[in-house]
Amino acid sequence: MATIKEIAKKAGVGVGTVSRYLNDHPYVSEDKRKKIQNAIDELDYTPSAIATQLRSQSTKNIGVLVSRLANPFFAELFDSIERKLNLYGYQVLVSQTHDDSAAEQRFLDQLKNHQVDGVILASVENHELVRSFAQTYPQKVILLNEENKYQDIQSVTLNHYQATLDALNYLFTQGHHHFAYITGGNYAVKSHGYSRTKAFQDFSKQHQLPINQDWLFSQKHTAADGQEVARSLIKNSNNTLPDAIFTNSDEVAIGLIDELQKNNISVPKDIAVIGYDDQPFARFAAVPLTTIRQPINAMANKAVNILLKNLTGQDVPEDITNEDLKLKLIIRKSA
Amino acid sequence: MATIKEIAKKAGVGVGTVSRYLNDHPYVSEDKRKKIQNAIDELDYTPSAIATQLRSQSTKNIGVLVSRLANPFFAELFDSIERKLNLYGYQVLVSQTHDDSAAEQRFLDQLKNHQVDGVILASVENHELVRSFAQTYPQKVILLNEENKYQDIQSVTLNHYQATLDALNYLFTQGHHHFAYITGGNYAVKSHGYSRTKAFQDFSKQHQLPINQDWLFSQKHTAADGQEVARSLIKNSNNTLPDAIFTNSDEVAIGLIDELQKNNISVPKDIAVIGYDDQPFARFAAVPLTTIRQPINAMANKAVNILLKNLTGQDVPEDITNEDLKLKLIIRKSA
DNA sequence: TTAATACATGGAATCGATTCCATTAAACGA
DNA sequence: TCGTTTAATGGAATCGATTCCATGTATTAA
Repeated sequence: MATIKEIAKKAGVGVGTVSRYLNDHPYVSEDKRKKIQNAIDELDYTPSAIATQLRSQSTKNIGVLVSRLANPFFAELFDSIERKLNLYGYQVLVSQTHDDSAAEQRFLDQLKNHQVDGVILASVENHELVRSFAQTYPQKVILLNEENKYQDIQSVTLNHYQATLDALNYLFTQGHHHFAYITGGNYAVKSHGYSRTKAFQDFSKQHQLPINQDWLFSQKHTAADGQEVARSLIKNSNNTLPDAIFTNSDEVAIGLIDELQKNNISVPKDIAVIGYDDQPFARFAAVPLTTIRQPINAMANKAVNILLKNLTGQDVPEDITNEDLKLKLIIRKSA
Repeated sequence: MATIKEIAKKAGVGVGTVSRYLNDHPYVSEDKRKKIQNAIDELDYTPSAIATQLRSQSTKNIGVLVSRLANPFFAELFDSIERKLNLYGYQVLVSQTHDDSAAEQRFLDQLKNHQVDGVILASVENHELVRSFAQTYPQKVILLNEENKYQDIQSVTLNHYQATLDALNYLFTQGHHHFAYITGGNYAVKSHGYSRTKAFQDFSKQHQLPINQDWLFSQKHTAADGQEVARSLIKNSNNTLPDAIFTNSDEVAIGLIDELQKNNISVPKDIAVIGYDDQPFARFAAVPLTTIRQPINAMANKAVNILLKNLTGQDVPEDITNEDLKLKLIIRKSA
C-alpha cells in the first residue's frame, strides 16, 4: 500500500507539499499539483485514515448505543442518525448492549481510547457509569430518550410522562379501569422508562385505581416476551383479567395480542392494548395497534445537532422545534 | 489524556517496559509490574487504540454492508454477526447503501484506508466495483447471500434457486397458475436476487405459463412498495388479476396484502401471497405469512468463520453445516 | 533600489503505541 | 573461574499522516 512518502518521491516533491495538496491548502503550484495527482493515480494511493486520526486527534467517528438493533424503533433511529451524520462527513459505529452493562462499558471505553469523537446513548444500563463518562467528556456524551436524574448530562428528552398520561386517559374515558402495565425497564427501581411508570402510578392514584402487582411486568422487549406476559396473565387470572394493558413497545404489544387472541380473548373487545413507538409494522398487525408515535427523525436530528455543535464549535442549523419532538397517540383498532 | 510516556515516567521505567507489561510479554519484574499498574490507575490510563492500530497495522474492526438496516432481516443478520465477532474481540462497523453505489464506494474505501481489517457484504450495488476490491484484497472481502457471476469471490451462498422453485411448486400444486413476481433487484437485468428470478423464469417455461409483463415488479423493498404494487395490479387489471404473488421480502408482502384486503381482495382466497425471509413479524401479520425462512444465524456465523480464518490464519471451529444453511418454506395462512 | 509581502517548498518534529537492538545483571554449567 | 544462557530493561526507530519552521523566490509598494 502506497504511503505519502512514496507519492512525494514519485512526484519529486516533499511530503509537506503532498499533504498540502491533499488538504486543499494554498501555495501548491499548478505544476506540482499535476505531478502529485499523477503519482496518486499511478500508485492508487489513499491516505491512511488511521495515521490521519492519530495526528489530527480526531476520528470523525461517532458511536451510537442502543439496546437491540432488531427492535425496529432503534433500527429506524440509527438510520436517521446515520443519514444526518454522513452529511457532515462522520461515520457511525453502532453497538448493542442487549441489556448488558459490560457491553456498555466496552462501548464507552471507545471514548477513552479515542476511537470515537463522541457518543449518542439511546439506551443506558449503568447510570453511574454513564454519568462518570459524561463528567469526563461533557461535550462528547449525549443522552437520547434516556433520563438522568441529576440532569447534568446533555440530553434530548421527550415528554413520555404526558404521553403516557394521555394514553391512560384515553383508555379511562373509554371505560377501562383495570390496568396492566408493562415496562422495558424495572418497575420497582427507577430505571429505563421510569417517567412512563411514574405517569402510570400518578394516574392510578389520582383516579383511585388499585394497582394489581400481578399485572405489572418488567424487562419486556420482544414479541416473545409479550406472549409470555399474556400467558402469565391468563394463568394467574382467577377469572379476573385487566380490561386494558399499557405496553412499552409495539413488539411486546403484538406478541401479547397474538397470544390473547389464541386464548379467545378478543382485543379490543375484552382487553384494550396500547403499544409504544408506532413501529412500521404496527399498522399491519392482525389488530392494527393503537400506539404512541415517537418522532424518530426529529429525535435523531436534534441529538446530532447538539453533538455536532459541541464538537465543531460551529453552529449547526437548528431545524428541530419542540413541536417536532412531540409524542402522539395514534388511534387504530387495539384500543 | 495520559500517554504511555507519562506512565513510564511516573513509574520510573522505560516505555518499552510499560508496553511489555500491557501486552503480557515476559520479562517484566514483579517490582515494576506493580509500579506500572499503580501509575496506570493513578492517571486513569487507557492505551490509544488509534496509535496501536497504526503501529500494528490492524484495527480489529470489520465492516458490514447492508442495504437498509430497518429491514428486520438485515437487523437480525447484523445482530448475529456482531455477537460472533465480539466473541473474537472484533468491533463491527455497519453501513447502509440505500441502493446507492456511492455509499458502497465509500464503504469499500475503508479497506483501502485501513479503517477495517475486512468486510462482509450482505448487499452489493456495483458488482464490478466489488470485484475489483475483492481482487485487491482477496482475503478481506466476503460476499454474504450475494451472487458473483465470476465465482471468484469468497461467498456464503444459499440455494435461493431451489427455494424459489419449491415455493412456486407449492403454489402450483395448490392450483395457482397465474403468477405475479416481485424482486428487490432489477427483473430485466441480472442483479440482486437473480437466481430467484431465474427460478421463476425456468419454472414458468417448464409449466408453459405465460409471463405477464404487467405483473413483474423490480426494486421493491418496503411495505409501502408492497402497497404500491397492489394498487398498480388493481389499476391495470381489466378484471384479471394474478392468483398468486411471489415476493422478495416479508415487508413487501405485508404491505401488498394490506392493500389487497382494503380493496376487498381476499388473501389467500382470491390471491395467494408468498413472503421471503420469515421476518419476526411475519407470523403476527393480519394474514400470517407463508414465507421462505432464511437461516440468519447460520449465514452470519459461516461468513464470520471464513473471514476470521482468512485474517488470523488460524482455524476457526467450523460449526456450520450445509444442512444449517438450508432455506425452508414455512407454511402459514397467506398461501 | 530596497524593503516588505506573498507565494512555494522541503523536511524535521509530532501524534502514541510497539518492537527491535544493545546492554547489563544474574544464574548456570563445567 | 570463565563462558554461556536466561532474565530485565531502556530507548531509538517505526507506522503514515500533518504542521510548523526555515528558506528561497517572485511580486509589489514606496
